[in-house]
Amino acid sequence: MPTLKDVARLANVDVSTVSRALNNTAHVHPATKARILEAAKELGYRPNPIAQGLRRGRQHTLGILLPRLQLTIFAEIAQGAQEEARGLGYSIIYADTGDDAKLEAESLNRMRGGIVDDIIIAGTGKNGRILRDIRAEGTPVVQVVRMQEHSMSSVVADYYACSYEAVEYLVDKGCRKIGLIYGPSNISPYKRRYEGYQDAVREFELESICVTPSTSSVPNSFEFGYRSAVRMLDEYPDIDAIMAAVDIQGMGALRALRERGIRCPDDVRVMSLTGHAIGNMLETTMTAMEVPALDMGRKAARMAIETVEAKASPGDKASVQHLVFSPTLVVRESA
Amino acid sequence: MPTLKDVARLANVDVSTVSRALNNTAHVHPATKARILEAAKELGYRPNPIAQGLRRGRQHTLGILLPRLQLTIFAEIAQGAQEEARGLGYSIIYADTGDDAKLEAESLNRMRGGIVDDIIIAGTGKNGRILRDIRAEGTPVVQVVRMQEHSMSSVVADYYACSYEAVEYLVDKGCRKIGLIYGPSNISPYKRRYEGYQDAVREFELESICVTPSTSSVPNSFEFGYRSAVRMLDEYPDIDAIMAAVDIQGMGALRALRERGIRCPDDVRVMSLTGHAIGNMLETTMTAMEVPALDMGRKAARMAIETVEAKASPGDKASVQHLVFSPTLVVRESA
DNA sequence: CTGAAAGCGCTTACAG
DNA sequence: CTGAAAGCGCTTACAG
Repeated sequence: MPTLKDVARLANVDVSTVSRALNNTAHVHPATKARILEAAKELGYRPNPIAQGLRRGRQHTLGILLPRLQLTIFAEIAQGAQEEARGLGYSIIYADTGDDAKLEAESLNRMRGGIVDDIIIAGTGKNGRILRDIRAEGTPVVQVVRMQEHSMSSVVADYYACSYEAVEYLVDKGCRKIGLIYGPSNISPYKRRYEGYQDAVREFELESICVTPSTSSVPNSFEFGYRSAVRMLDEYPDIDAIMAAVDIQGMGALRALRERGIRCPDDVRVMSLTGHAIGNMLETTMTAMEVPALDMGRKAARMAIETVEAKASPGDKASVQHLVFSPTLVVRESA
Repeated sequence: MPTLKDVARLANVDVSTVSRALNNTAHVHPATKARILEAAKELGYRPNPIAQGLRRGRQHTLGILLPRLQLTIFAEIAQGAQEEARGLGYSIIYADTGDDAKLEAESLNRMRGGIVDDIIIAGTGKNGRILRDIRAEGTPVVQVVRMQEHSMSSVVADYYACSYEAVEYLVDKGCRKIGLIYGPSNISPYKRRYEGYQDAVREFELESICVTPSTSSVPNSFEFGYRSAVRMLDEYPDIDAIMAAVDIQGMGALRALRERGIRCPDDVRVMSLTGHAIGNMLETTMTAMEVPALDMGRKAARMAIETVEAKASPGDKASVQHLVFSPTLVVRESA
C-alpha cells in the first residue's frame, strides 16, 4: 500500500503539503495540488485510517454490544444503528455478549482505549463499574433497550405502557384470565413490563398470572415462551389470554396452543408486548404492541456520534439524554 | 488515559523497558519488572490497541460483510464468526450491505487500508475487482455462503445437494408436482439450488415448476416466498409440494397455504432447502435440508484469521481453500 | 504557499 | 539487563 511519503516523493513535495492538499486543510498552489492529486491517483493512494485515527484521536468507529441478534429485536437495533453510522461516516464494531457478564466485560475492555469513539450497549446490568470508567475516560455510552444506569444516555421503549395497554386491549376483548410470560426482573424491560402488568391487573381487578419455566433457559427465546405457556395452560386451564414479553416467546406460546389443539384467538388470545417485524410473518399473525426498533437503533447511533462530535466533556451531565419511544398497538390475528 | 510514558515516568525507567516488561518480550530484571507492573496497575494502564496496530501492522480485527441479518442464515454466520474471532483475540467490524453493490463497494473501501486484517464476505458478486485488489494488497478474503470468485477461499454449503435430495425425499413421499421458490441466479446458492432441482426433476421425470413473483422484492424475504407461493397455487392448482430456497420464504409459503385453507403437509408439503434454527419455532414446524450455519461462520473466521497469522504471501494460491458443508435432512411437520 | 519538526502511543533493532 | 533512537503513517502548529 502506498503511503503519503510515496505520493510526496512522486509529486516532489513534502508530505505535509500532500496532507494539506488531500485534506483541503490549507491553501495549496493549484499547480502543486494538481501534481499531488495526479500522483495520488497514479499510486492508488488511500489514507491509512489507523494512522489518521491515532493522530486525530478519533477512529470514526462505534462499538455496539448486544445480548444476541437471532430472532430478537436486537437484530433490528443493530441494523438501524449501522445504517445511521454509515451515513455519518462511522464503522461498527460489534460484539455479541450472549447476556454473559464476563463476555460483556471482556468485550468492553477490548473496546476501550481508543479502538472505538463511542459505545452503544444493551447490557447485562452487571458491568456498571466498567461502563462508568469508560464514560469517565471520555467515551460516550448510550444504553439501548435496557436502561440500567441513570447517569448515561438511553434510548428505550415505554415497556410499562406496552404491558398496561395490552391488558386494556385484552380486557376490552372480554378477557379476564390474562397470563404474563416475562423474564428476569433485574433486566429493566422485563421489570417494567411486569410493573405495567401488575398495575393493570390491579386496576381491572384481575388475577395475576405470572409464570416462568422451572428449568432455566434463556428468557429471550422460543423455548422459554413455549415452556412458560405449557405451564400456564396446565396450571390455569381456563386462561383466556397470554401476553409474551417478546415475539419469540409469543411464537413459543402459539406453538404450545397448536400442540394442544387450542384455537387462537378463539380459545386463547396471544399478544406480544414488544413486537417487531416477525409478527407479520407467521401462520397465525401476532397482535402486538409494536416498538420502532430500527428507529431506536438509528437514534442511539446518532446520539452517541453527536456526543463525540460535539466533543462534550466527559462528565458533562447536560449531554445525558433519555429517549423513550411509545409503542403502537398493531392488531393482527392472534388477539 | 495513561500511556506508556506515564508508566515509565512513575517506574523510573525508559518506555522501551516498560514495553518489554509488559509484553514479556525480553528479560527484564525481576525488581524492575515488579516496579513497572505496580506502576502500570496503579495508573490503570492499558495499551492503546490503535498504536500497537499501527506499529505492528496488524489490527486484530476481522471485517464481515453480509447482505442482511434479519431472519436469514447470515445472523448465524455472523454469530459463529464472532464467537470464533473472539476466541482468537479478534474484534469484528460488521457491515450490512443490503445486497446493494454500491453500499458493498463503499464498505469494502472503508475497510481496506489497514482497518481490518482480513475479510469475510457474502457478496453481491458485483465487486470482484475491488475484492481482488484487496486480496492483492495482502488482506485475505474468505467468501461465505456465496462463492463468486474461484481465486479466493470459500465456505459454503452444498446447495446442489440441498435441492436434489429434497426432491428425492418428496418423491419418496409420493409427490409428483413439486414447485421451487428460488431467487436470482447470478447469486451462486440460488443458481446451484436451481441446478439441483432441474437435474432431479429430469431424473424423476417431473414437471419443472419454477416461479418468482412478478413484482420485484428482496428474494431472501417472507414477502417473496409468500408471493411466489400464491402465484404457484394459482397457476398449478394440483401442486403437491413447495420447496423454498430459504426458511423465511418457506414461512411465506406456509402463510399462503393457511390463508387458502390448504392443509400442510396433507394437501401440500413445504420444505426449506437451507434451514437453520427458525424451522423448529413455528406453528407448523418446517422440514428442511439443514445447513450448519454457526459452524460455517466459525470456519470462515478461523480460515481468514489463520491465513493472516501464517503471514501467507498475498498471491499464495496454496492458501486458497474451498470448504463445502453437506446438508442434513431434518424431518419435521411440514413435509 | 510550502518545508521541517514534533508528536499521536507504541515496538524493536542497535548499542552498551 | 536497559536506554536512546528510529519509525509505523499520518496531522498540525511553527517558521519562513
